[in-house]
Amino acid sequence: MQGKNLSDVIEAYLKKILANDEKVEISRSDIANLFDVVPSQINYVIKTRFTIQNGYTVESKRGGGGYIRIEKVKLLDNLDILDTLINAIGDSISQREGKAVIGTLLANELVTVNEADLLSAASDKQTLSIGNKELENEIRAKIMVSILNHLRYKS
Amino acid sequence: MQGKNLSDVIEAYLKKILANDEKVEISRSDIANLFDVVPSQINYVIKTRFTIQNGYTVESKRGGGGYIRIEKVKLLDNLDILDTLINAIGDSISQREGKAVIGTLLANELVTVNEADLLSAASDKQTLSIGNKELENEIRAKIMVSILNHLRYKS
DNA sequence: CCATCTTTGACTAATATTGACTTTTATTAT
DNA sequence: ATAATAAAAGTCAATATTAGTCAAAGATGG
Repeated sequence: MQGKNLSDVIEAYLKKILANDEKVEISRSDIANLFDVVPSQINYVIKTRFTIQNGYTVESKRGGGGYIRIEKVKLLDNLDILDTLINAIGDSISQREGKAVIGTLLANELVTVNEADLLSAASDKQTLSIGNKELENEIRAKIMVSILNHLRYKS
Repeated sequence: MQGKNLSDVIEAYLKKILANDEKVEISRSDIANLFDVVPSQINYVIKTRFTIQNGYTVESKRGGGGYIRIEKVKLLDNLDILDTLINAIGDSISQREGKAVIGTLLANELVTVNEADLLSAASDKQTLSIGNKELENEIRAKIMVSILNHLRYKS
């Protein structure tokens, strides 16, 4: 049913590798060739699906022997995770990024599935719809930071 | 006479699939073509016939490889309590009243203590502070209604 | 006739794909 | 060593591909 678009397919390919290994190092042009897309689409995939909100860091090097390395963030403890996410949120966050944050919370077992659902509902675009996107993103950021701070005292 | 109009036909088509499968994923334009209607009629069908009150949730994605996914969910008991609360909230609610709603949810065991705490954090006066009391109350109402609707079913 | 439901389409928004141009780094030639 | 060249990856904006919104027009039933 899914995987109709190539960005999703490339995402899945990389995440499959990352399910086994801590990190993956690729050649941008090789991956682009493998999936028959232009090289810059790899940047698009990374930028939209391997952000710090998603729990990944990315390094790269240009020139001969260049690479892109994607790594699952290795955080020491829950407080470390919360600090990182709060920092990444800043004072404005889109719904997409918000979902990524919730996914990371879930992956690190900082919230239950039910709690994650409630957060999704609270920060959903439909929910916060007030006809001003920037304000919506700011309110979403406030809600998420508030909740993340709250999680400090719980776990 | 039912099944006379196209919206009913499309509804029946989708529900027939959902009788066998837990969810159905469609391309809006494909379905529109199939029944020879404009794409936005699919939105109309979904909005009028696949609501959460009827036991369906809907997700979608735009862009290349976009889709609309309709999922059948298991509705829980206590729906009348939720309806009552949603009605009471309306489209604006103060923090004080919000706390009362959360208290009711807790008393009826519709949420756990932790979940209630998250809701409090999300709808806190400080969290939603944007310098416009009425707008804050409206946003709080939207958040709470959205969450109450999520409590209708089990993930 | 009136109220409600359905159908339509113009406009909007989100996401994906592409390619021209830039920047960085390594390698090779002088 | 320095300069030229090659070999990567990065940026950004244009275009393509979906779905969403909203209100007007049309149909239907009481």
